[in-house]
Amino acid sequence: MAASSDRDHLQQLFVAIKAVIRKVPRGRVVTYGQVAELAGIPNGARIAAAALKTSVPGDRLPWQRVIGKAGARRGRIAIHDPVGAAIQRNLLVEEGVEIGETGLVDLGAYGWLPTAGSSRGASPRRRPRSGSKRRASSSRR
DNA sequence: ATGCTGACTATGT
DNA sequence: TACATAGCCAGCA
Repeated sequence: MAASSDRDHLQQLFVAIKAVIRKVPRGRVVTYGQVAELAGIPNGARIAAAALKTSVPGDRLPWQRVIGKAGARRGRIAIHDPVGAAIQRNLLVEEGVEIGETGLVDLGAYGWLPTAGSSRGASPRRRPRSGSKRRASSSRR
C-alpha cells in the first residue's frame, strides 16, 4: 500500500474526510475545519467542502451534519444551493438539531466533540450574546 | 503551466 | 453587528 502517488494521496484525503463525517453521531454537527483537521488537514476547511461537493448521494455521507463556522455566521449552513440548504436544514431538524430562524445552529450545544468519545455534550457554555436581542425563539423540544 | 473559483476561517474596519 | 479583506488548499478552465 504505500507507494502513494500524489494523486492517490488526494483521493485518500477524500476518504479520510468522508470517514470523519461518518463518525459524526446523529443529532450532532461539525464544522468544515473540524472535519478537515481530523482528516489530517489543519487548514483544509475548503478541502472538506470540495470533498462533499464531489461526493454523490450514493456515498451515504451525512453531509448535512457538516456546517460552516465563519465570523458572524456561526453555525450557518454554507451550502449555496437554496434547495440543498433547505434539505440539509430539514434533515438536521428531523435529527433533533435546533435551528434558528436564519438557519443558524448552536455549535456550542450541538457541536460534536471527537475527543469526548461520543456522549459528551459539547461545551455547556452557550454563546453569551451580551443579552442582546437575538433569537427569542423559545426553545421547545 | 498559469490563474480563478470555492459548501471555509480569522481578523480588521 | 455587519461588511470587507487576507490566508489557506485543492479542483477545474
